[in-house]
Amino acid sequence: MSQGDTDQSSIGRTLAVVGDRWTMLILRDVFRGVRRFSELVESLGIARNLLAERLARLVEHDVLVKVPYCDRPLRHEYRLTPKGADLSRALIALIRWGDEWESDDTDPTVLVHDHCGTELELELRCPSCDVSVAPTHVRSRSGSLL
Amino acid sequence: MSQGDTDQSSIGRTLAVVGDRWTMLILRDVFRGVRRFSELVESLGIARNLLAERLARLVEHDVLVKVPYCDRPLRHEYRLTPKGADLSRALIALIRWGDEWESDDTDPTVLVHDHCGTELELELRCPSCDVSVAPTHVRSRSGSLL
DNA sequence: CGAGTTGGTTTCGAATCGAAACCGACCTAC
DNA sequence: GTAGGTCGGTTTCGATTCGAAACCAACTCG
Repeated sequence: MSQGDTDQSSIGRTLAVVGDRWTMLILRDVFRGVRRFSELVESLGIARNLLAERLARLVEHDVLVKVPYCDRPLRHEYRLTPKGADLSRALIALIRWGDEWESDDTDPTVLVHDHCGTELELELRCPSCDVSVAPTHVRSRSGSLL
Repeated sequence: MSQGDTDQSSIGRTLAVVGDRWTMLILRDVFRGVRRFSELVESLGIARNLLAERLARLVEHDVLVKVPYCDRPLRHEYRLTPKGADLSRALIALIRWGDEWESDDTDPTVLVHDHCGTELELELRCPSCDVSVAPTHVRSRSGSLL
């Protein structure tokens, strides 16, 4: 990839960290509690070398941390940092889109509020107008997004 | 990629459509109004063969449509379908994360409400409780997500 | 006619992926 | 103490994908 934009825009920088076919899948598993190397291999069907490389990149970018879960023998697991946990919105947005538009009507990952069970909405809000904002009313401060 | 999960989970199916280093960047440009082949090449610095392949995939998956913008000579541009427009939440989530955590403090893409200019928040809401829901209170109907 | 523009396709070397084999540190059982 | 197993990788190597550049077809303009 050259550079036309890739590392000099907000989304380009995001994709430099999580923009490949595996990383978001790995993070979804970590969110769900699958945190060890061999569990991730098993759960995702990813090649071990790729998983090792992706985890190293995520640690390097401070999305995950490697913490010991056992001393004898010394073993580690991968946990989300606050930066990593903050990817939940993106992850949820991707999951919801897949359920809405690419579902084969079998196993949607319905996301619900944990104490009432209602299906959640991901909503763009204007804190000062206190209203939900449609995508067509979003602008970028330096030019229009939509 | 084998299949351990890739095409049988919501997010796996999403990533099968938009999960590579270029597709979200292409879509961001289309959202911004960059819709023609040569404009996209110029704006992104993407190789022409890759752009052609990605656009074909997005059309095939009904994320974009090819519409004529000129009859003589016949020329086309790519527009978002409703399905494509619905990726705005994911796109916005990725942009915001990049601004928050990967910014080099130069050119954040601040997203604002078009008629008051306030910076927008992407919020997970429970429509029945009418409250904002933290990522830690999200569950999947078939097991916990976080 | 010849030159320019648009929207691609073809070609080919370089980088990345994926499957499998290998490895080192550390158990546990015998 | 040594054989076998587990965990978390690393190495190897053929297959796939990427990226840069050249090429091309359809069309317009002068």
